[in-house]
Amino acid sequence: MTQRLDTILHGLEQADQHDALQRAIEALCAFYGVDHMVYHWVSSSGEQYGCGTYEDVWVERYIEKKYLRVDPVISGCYQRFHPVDWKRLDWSSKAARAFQKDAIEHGVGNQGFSIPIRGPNGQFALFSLSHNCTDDEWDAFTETNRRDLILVAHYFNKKALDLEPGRSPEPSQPLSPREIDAMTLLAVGYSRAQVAETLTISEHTLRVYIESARFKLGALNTTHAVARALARGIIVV
Amino acid sequence: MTQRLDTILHGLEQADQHDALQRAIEALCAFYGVDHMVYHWVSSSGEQYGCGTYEDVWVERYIEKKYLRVDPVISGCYQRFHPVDWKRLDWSSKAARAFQKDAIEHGVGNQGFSIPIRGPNGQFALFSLSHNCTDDEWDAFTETNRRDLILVAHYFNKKALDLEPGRSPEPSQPLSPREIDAMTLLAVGYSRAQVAETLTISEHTLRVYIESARFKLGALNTTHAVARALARGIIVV
DNA sequence: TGCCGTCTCGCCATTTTTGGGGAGTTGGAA
DNA sequence: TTCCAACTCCCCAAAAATGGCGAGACGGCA
Repeated sequence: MTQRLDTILHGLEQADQHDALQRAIEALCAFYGVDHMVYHWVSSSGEQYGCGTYEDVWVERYIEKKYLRVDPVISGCYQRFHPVDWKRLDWSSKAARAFQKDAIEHGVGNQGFSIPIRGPNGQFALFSLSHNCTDDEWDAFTETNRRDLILVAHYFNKKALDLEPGRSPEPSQPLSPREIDAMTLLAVGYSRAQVAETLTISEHTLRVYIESARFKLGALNTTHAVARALARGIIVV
Repeated sequence: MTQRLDTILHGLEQADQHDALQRAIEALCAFYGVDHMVYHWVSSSGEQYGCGTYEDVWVERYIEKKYLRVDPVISGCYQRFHPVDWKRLDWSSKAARAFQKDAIEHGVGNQGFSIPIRGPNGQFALFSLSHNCTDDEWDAFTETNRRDLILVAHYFNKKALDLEPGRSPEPSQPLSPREIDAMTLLAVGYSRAQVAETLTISEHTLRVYIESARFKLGALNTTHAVARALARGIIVV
């Protein structure tokens, strides 16, 4: 068993096209004998990527109906770190139940298990499995394979990120220590006056730092600069 | 081998105190025969947690000297999703080399391997290994154990989060769609006027959103709100 | 020695943001 | 039905941020 998984993961590591990810996910599906597996990025902005075994009709419907904002799997996973069984999510809202009904009608199983994955720049992805079976069977399956699945999910994410050129952060001029101080304090809510006082420099000097940081970060205003510094990991809050 | 690892991971799952994490990391260290292992959260603000086998002197020195801002392991891992060998990081700056020298003098090995881990609310943690050996030996070791180590790192993070009451109960009220729109556009550098125009609402209405978002996020001003929304993964840029 | 980047300071005018009020609609939940 | 959250709009005045001008000191690097 494990040997076979290793083979699939190895194949994944060698993948040089998105195509290979699709093949790998199909292989995994067959290997574990589950109805569906899906890997996809979750992002409010345009850039999207996903592969999996859901029917195209369902995928399109999901996008068209903006189910991203309804799907309890999304909202549930966004707030947690570890994998979760769909049974344990909050399906109480009317919209969620309507979504669930629609999903099952489009071939999604009654059982599910999702692994949230987080990367740099707030990147968030999901690796989900879905199947039709009883609660007990599903619990046994997820319990048995949880570790492997976590690994699989992470390998998928790594590969998907590697294959996507636009995702890697663009290098920017490094900020000077003072500039970092300024950005950091601004990010935690200090006003310019407070930052200047904290750093025991004049407010004008502070302005120079903020402006040069803004320039280096290619930012349009202070908020933008702080957002970029955060996103690029230049500052940590 | 694997059986033994399972035992350690199982012990980790049962852990109900930070103490157990410390014991687990020491056990892992002995199991793999590496000099040091460390798990710690990365955050410039107050909340800190870490456990590991570095000498206390070094840990204190690290904090005191604010090496967090210099350490290439931190900045390097922040930008990437997958584990990284310390050799592949950028040690070119003078500050980085001084840091490295200091680290080695305090018992840190010449080789290292770090696994970045990300959780909800922008949580970021590192699981690092350090050892004294040749490049070839280290490469062989990391290649062999990479998968296990990824798992170990994630189990550590899960447990550390579970044990920390102050970490998860930060369930800030979810933002409404419009509030998210506003925060997102502000984060990409739009001025209020531009955001209002983009959303085709009056600037005043926009203000209402920004203010309520600020309230929900417990932020002191717009920049702070955007920073928090980013850090918590509520918005993605 | 000259150049460059970092750190430090000041003033004025304009634009932008914020804080304080109040008010109406809609649609879903209790 | 009643209530609440979300969405929409308006005015005024104060506070904060930005743009543009200039200037000196320090330390590293070529």
